[in-house]
Amino acid sequence: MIDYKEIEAKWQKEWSDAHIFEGEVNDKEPYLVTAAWPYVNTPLHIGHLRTFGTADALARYKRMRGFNVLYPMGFHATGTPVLAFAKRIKNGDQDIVDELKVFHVPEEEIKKMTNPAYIANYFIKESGQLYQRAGFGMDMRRSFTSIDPTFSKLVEWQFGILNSKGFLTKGKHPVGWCPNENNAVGMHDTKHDVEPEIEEEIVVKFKVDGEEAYILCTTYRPETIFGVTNLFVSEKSTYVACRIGDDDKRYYISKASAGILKYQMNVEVLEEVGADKLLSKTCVNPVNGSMLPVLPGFFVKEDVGTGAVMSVPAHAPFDYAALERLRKEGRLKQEIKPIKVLDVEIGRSLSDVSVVETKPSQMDIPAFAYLEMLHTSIDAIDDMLESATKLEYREESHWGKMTVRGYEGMSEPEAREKVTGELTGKGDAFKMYVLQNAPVYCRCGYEVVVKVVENQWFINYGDKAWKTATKDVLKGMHLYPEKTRNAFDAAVDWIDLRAVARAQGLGTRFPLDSTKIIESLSDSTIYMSFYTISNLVRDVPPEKLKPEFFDFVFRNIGDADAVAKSTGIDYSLVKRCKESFEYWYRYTSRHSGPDLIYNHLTMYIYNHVAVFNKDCWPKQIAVNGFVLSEGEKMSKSLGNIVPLIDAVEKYGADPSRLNIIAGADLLNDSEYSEKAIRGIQERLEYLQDSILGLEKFESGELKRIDYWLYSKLSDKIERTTRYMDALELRSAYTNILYDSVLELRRYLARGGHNGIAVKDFLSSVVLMLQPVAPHVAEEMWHTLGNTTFVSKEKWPAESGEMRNEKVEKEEELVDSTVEDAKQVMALMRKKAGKKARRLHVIVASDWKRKLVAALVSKKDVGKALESLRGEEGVDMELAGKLAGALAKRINEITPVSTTQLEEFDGVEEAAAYISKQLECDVSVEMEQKSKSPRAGRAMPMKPSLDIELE
RNA sequence: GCGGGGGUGGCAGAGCUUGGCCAAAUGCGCAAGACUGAGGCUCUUGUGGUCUAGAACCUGCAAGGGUUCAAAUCCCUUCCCCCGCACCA
Repeated sequence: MIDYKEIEAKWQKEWSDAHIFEGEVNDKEPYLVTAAWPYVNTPLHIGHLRTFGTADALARYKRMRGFNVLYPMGFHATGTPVLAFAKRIKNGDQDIVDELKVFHVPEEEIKKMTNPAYIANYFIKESGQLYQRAGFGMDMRRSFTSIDPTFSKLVEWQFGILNSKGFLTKGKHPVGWCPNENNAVGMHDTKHDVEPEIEEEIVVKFKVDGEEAYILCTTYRPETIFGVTNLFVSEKSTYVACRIGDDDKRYYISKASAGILKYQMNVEVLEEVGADKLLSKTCVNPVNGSMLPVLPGFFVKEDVGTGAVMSVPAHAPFDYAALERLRKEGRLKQEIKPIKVLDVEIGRSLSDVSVVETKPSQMDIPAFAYLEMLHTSIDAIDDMLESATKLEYREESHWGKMTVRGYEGMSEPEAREKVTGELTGKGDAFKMYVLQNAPVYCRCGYEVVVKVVENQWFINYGDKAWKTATKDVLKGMHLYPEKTRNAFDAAVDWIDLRAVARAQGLGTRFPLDSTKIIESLSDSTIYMSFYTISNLVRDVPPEKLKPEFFDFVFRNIGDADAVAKSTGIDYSLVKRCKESFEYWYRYTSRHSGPDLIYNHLTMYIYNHVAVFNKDCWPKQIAVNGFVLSEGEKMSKSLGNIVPLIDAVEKYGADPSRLNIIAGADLLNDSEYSEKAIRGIQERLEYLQDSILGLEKFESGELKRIDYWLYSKLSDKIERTTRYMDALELRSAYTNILYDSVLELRRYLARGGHNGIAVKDFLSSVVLMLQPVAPHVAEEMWHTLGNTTFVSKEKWPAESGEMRNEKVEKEEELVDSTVEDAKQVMALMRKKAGKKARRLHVIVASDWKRKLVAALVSKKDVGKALESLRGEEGVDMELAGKLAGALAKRINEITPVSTTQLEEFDGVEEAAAYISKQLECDVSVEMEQKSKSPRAGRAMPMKPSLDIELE
């Protein structure tokens, strides 16, 4: 048994004195590894282990390869989550208390967490300890947080540059808004943590006939305006006449919608109007002047959109149903005929036979056809109408072609864009925003609305030159895994305006408007550069960290003397900062999760391009997948988050690391599972037992199987190195852990017992184990008799000298012989009911190898046979037979490199092993000397087997 | 809808970039045996189908089609699943 706790404590203590990573400027090649810093309201869970551990493994590996590695870590504290957190504690929110208890936060600590700074400090302290417990070789001397005043100076400097380059712009922006608290609300501020999803709708103005007024209708499908037959309002609701925006026209909308719309534009209510007043009106279609009666629509809701909709009975099941119901009730005074505006193959996306066989009776009214298709009617419940609507909208949008003059053949999205442009251009329509997932409630209880914020500041990632430059940088970057490149390309392309300042939250003040705080993803795009000097400027008063200091240190502008004078910072310190930055920032590897590709990581590249000189632009990004807990996605709501400390306490740091870091390919989700960890522990114990059992072995001369072990080792080193370089940790560690155990077992089963060979093998395995399982590796290294730190050793070298393909081939031959014999024996036992007494293994004569080689090179049976004529020992008749059999696979066969003697020796040497495997006697024979009638069947690498029954 | 990723055995998950040696690594599960007082652990063997004195053959990698001597691997079409769509970390 391995006592993980004990060896972890032991080596963590030793390491703290040893300084695994030098962390200072020296003459080695630098390698800076940074991982996305954790947010300070979340205790670390095993999801963090994935990213931090992957970065740690890389850092440790690169160290062994001779680099001077720096792996620092800090903490993110800006933004609103920690504020919301404090507030919830203050309000005695039980949910959050329960969450914290999962992470073993003591009750008395929870009580104190009413102050954001306290919360931050608590988790920073806790996390720092956890980093050590997990065995991360982080340099915490450089740690800082995003709310440190010195760090704010860097952010201010960064935004000064963005501004000077014209990347900061101002405009309007819709946000989720709480009317009660007068705040923007994000996911953290809503009940049940739902993100308010904002969607654009088109509002069309319909002129009332004979009156200087308009009824406003909301729609998602403005292109169907050509099919409008009437308008619908809710007859039970109250409407208002009002002025909207800056014109002085009179508009009718529902009273409820007026209350919502006022957050998006000026709304001045003039008077209340009953629905009955509107129902008596007739409107004019702005696109074709047709007359549209206003009718009561049973499905119209006063608080959705403007509380009025345009009716397109041909293409909207609800509209069609509403009209038909009115007709049935005798309330339809005039004839209304649906107007079809687009063609689609109805039911195209359905596969259900009963549906497909349904023949709609009226193809010129798709809305009705869709109802028939779903075996329902105009009297169906809303849910049925809704699913018909969804189906119709989807198919029409996907495959529909416009039939309206001027738009013929256009797809619906195309037409939508065109019509929207025309309507808004003429002032017949405008955009409004709605919450797609309404209702959303603020934690205070009020319903969230959409507010259009004026004077919002943005970072303009849409800037053409900036985008082009960023794309260029991306092209030259290493991405792990490479297949994320598509996502990065798409992200860099897609990212456009990003709101950058908000009214609330912790962080750095926005330089162009000091009432605002810089949004918290935007203040963390170049923070990794600060690690290079954070330890040096820790005690420098923030006000001294003027832009010229950063300009000099990070951009090589100006000179040290002048900077020292103008800032009051010590000249030598200024020089050291510059030296440190320029040294460390040459090669950087950035680690993060896949959810950050579309924001943080993309912004990271953009901002480096904007701020730094070319040689400091990003070089490498590694993206790792999430961690599942026993097959489930971890989430607060499921209550299945596994705190990092739990994993480490229960299974040990190294088994957890191996499971989570090396348990899946980089970008795949890895699974935290007890069974998998147990399996890992078993392998580790096997290796340890092997080390402890070394003394039982002899030394002596190397045998064939020892050469095999060395050859396997050589292959292992070569492959693992390749895998590590590509950050394929899973492959690397199946190779090191699982395969090593299998090879050792085979070695022993084959009778291997050379202590030196096994020790050499294990030593290399332990070295390669170090990056992911540092404690266990350290312990094993010392058990092997070493006195150095394995974490400071060199990665094993592979010269290729230990490679022995011949022996490996021979071992393969042994394996396949055993396998084939087993198969045959099983059949014989089944058929004859007898067991084998003796197995004759007959290896093929050398002339057969020549035959194969000749067939491969000549690709012709006749010529190949001819080349054999006259050779010694050749049985031409047999040769002809064999050649004929091989001929049909002539393009597949490959020449065999082993000679008969080698095969013979190889099998002969393994005879005892084969005998044990098969539980019968074994004799090995040369084909030409064998008396067996089956001898002729022997082929190179495929000996003939002759089984004597008992 | 747009964008990104994916669909392989009872399950998880390799292989697909560089088409052939892939019935398909490794692990789990399951079955049999060994060990044990018993269980667990551990070890051995088996685990698509069919047949066989032979060491093989057949079928297979979401569905369909194509390119090729040869496709899980390349191309096209369709279906399905997951993730992201912003001011929020």
